[in-house]
Amino acid sequence: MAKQEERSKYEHQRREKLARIRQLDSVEDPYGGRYDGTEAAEAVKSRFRDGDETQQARCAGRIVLLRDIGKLVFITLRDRSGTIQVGMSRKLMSEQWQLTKLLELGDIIGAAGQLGKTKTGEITIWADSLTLLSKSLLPPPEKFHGLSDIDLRYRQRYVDLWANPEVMERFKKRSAIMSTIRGFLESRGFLEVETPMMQTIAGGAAAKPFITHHNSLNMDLFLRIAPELFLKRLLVGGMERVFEINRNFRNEGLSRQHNPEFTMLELYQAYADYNVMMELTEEIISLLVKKYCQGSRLQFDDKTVDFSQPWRRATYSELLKEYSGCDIEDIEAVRARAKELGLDEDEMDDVVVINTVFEATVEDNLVDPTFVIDYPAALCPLTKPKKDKPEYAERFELFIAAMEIANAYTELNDPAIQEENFRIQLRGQQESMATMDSDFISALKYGMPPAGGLGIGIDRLIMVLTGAANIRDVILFPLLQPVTES
RNA sequence: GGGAGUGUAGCUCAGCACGGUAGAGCAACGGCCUUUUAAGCCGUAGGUCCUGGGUUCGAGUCCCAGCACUCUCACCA
Repeated sequence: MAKQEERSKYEHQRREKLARIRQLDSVEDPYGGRYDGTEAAEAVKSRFRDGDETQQARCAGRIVLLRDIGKLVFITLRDRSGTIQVGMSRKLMSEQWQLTKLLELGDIIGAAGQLGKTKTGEITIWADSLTLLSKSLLPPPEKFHGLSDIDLRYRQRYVDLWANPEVMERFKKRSAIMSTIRGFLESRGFLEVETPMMQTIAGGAAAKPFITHHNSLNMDLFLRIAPELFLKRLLVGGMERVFEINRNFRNEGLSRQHNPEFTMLELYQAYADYNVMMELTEEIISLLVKKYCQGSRLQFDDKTVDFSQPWRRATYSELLKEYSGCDIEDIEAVRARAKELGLDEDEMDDVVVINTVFEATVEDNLVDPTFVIDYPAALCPLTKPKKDKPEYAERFELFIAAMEIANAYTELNDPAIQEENFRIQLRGQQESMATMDSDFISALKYGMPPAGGLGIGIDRLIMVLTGAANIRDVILFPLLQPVTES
């Protein structure tokens, strides 16, 4: 297409420049090689001592700004840590001056020389050595506005990351947060494990799975929708505290809060219950807020979220009463409310109507962190029912900024009840998906210790902690439609 | 799937209400410049105005259809 031709014209110009560079005696290979002894740009700037003219520095990175003043060229170099200015003068560069004048935005270079300050006070490497490490053949985005076409940003994240520094910052923060979470759990004796992503039975949640095929075994496999049933097998095996930071795959719609593959922290602690999980959840997220955010009141989209502790704990039925006005025991009132809300409730079971009304009326109001506790047992096939009120289950969900962030249970460890719950669940499903995980039931029969289990939606948590309103802004390569050839 | 919005130069955006043959900044190309900070100055080049129809003497602009993207609703443990 025309756009492709236009682009190739710019590429053509750069290729011609590359050809000229190859002819220079001072350039061995315009795609460079190992380049040792570099320092992070920001580290160089912070060790700089004004007035000391014996300081040397050596950095490598991408040219993001270039100011050519004739016999003097100033370059802003971006590396993993930030930026530093490199100054090049014809006098100092001597035989490498020709190469200097051929540098372009986007090229990756290494530069070394004396560290100093310019008239305006900018810390600068006055280069006496220049190495071209990679010639860039495509023009970079606009240097001030960066790349803002949202589709292009996701498609070409490799450009987005260096053209928009705040994007790099957000993903660095995501890495740091993951590291903190791992450290926290390890300090409490949790073991990090890996369980199958390809499963013969897609269990542990109710979602449509992706299906794939193994050729030599000639069998279909599901990409996991949750690791839950495998992690519980590890409890049976004697791993009393386990966690997995895992990718789940769900074949459902996409939205600001849903990507088909998403990251979940799932953990199990033997001899604990959902109250222990609640304390742990509040502790770990509060630690992250303290460590990675400014203050305890965070802006998210058009909302302000107050993380001050303690967080609210309210039962499912209390919240239903508070926001829908309905008593959970009065099913006629709940059905009437559903009609008012325009929900098609005729075909639904009572508990589904209740939950639909709950989602429609309550969830949007849960902006500050709120533990919703004690769900109707019929919604929770993997959860231990409450001793005094078996129609409710020992489950909580944590909502922050009206998003479901965490989900936890006192795990059901009675194999007979578990098997019965599976049977009830299977009745409502299509034949193709309906498979009893009898091996899991066998595991329970050997005896699973009572335990608390917790799942935290990592992507959504990162969204809240970094103020990103779209899940695609916290996933490096979100799923997109392929570009159509035309 | 429904609704709303967007699509113009490599990038970031004007122009469209009221139709008259395409604009700016950055980037590029050619000059000038030894202290710039989104460097500056002079000059040059760059467009299937998403695609296809229609209305019109004439469409980037109005109408219809399609495509892509964004937001939103629905669906979604």
